[in-house]
Amino acid sequence: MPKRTATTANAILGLLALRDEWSTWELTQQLRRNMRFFWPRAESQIYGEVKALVGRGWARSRQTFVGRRARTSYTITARGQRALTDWLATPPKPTALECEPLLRIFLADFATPEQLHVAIDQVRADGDAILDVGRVVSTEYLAGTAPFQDQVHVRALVFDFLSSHALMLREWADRAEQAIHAWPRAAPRTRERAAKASIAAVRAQYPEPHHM
Amino acid sequence: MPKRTATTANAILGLLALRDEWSTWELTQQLRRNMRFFWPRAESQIYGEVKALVGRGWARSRQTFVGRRARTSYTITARGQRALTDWLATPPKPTALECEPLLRIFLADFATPEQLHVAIDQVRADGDAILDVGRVVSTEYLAGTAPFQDQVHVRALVFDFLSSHALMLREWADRAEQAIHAWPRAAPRTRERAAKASIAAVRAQYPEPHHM
DNA sequence: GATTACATGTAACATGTTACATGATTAC
DNA sequence: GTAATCATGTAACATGTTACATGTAATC
Repeated sequence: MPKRTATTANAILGLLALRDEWSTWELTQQLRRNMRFFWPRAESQIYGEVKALVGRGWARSRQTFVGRRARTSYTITARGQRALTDWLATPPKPTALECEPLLRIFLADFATPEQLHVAIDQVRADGDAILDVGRVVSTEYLAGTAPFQDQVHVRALVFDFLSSHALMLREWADRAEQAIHAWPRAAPRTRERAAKASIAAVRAQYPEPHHM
Repeated sequence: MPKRTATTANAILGLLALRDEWSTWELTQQLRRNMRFFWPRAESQIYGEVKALVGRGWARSRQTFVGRRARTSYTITARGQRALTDWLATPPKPTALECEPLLRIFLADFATPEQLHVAIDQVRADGDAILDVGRVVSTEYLAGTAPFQDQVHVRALVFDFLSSHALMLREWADRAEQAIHAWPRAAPRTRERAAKASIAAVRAQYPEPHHM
């Protein structure tokens, strides 16, 4: 009996549980709109995963045709429902952040100022990409016209999380831009003093350490 | 000529460039201390990657012995230096966040309140894990005793980023906990009103949309 | 009618993790 | 001297991405 925790499969299972029938394309759209920012996966992967769900008896597929071309739609089964709730009873994986631009900042000594600027700009763009979707989605929910309006209490939490993340990215990008701008003009001692002041200021925001 | 962008290899290359010689164990320690939170990889992967670097001529290895047991240490080559600067000239990948606990919140309708609590707690723990390391590292840099003290201007930016991320996780966890606590006691209408108020409040913090 | 964007996949490949094995060192 | 932890890997496996192929609908 293998361990089976593959999160992406369960993510799709969760979508299937929200509605009667989904075509694969609808699934990819939903992932693109909602889940992309906290569970990003290539759209081509969906096609494979959802077929595997059928293989395990967690979903049923149905063929329709658009012209001569087949379209497959999926529905969750009772066993799929059970698999979903079983998974929700397992402990969640830790949150993981992957920030290649920050890795480049980390290696700033080997990069040009221009390259550092590009890296910081990418972080800002990453924040903006989230905000762009957030503007559309929040407007729909506030107007009461969103596709899953009955989920608004849940989606508000997700919106809060992603917006906070995005704003943090943008604010950091602004601060980093400023700091790096000052580097070439400053003597090493000055630069170090400024860096230590920044560390101390950030550190002052830390809460008391939790014991245990 | 293959595309070759494998970021993890370049991350290691960057470490090798910072110092003369590293044993594999020292590399894993460095990754654990510094890079884990923005470029997380299994430690076992390091052993493979660094051997591949040697295979491409980007690093040299040297064997020493500890008792009867071999230890391998690595040094960057001139070609490795060039590979590193070439990589730094390529465009950075976007930032990616993977938050399984948030996926579980997204599927709140199928979970128990207890399960939601566990998910939120995981997010708080993820923030705390960063802060725990941040306390140690910031203290060392402020005292001037950190292993790479001359990098303090760079590390201050990384510290700022990760601390902001961690604080955001903790603050969101507190808000989410509160919101979910109120769910069972509230009528659906009340719940929806509260959710919309939350969305509006978050939305009010958005900056003006960037055009283009 | 040609071009572009939408839609539906597959195959080959790259990357990454888990489980395991085992020697050395430290704590008791 | 024994257990726990540190250190050094390997092999098997799981997951995920890129590149491609091709049909359909919308646009001009």
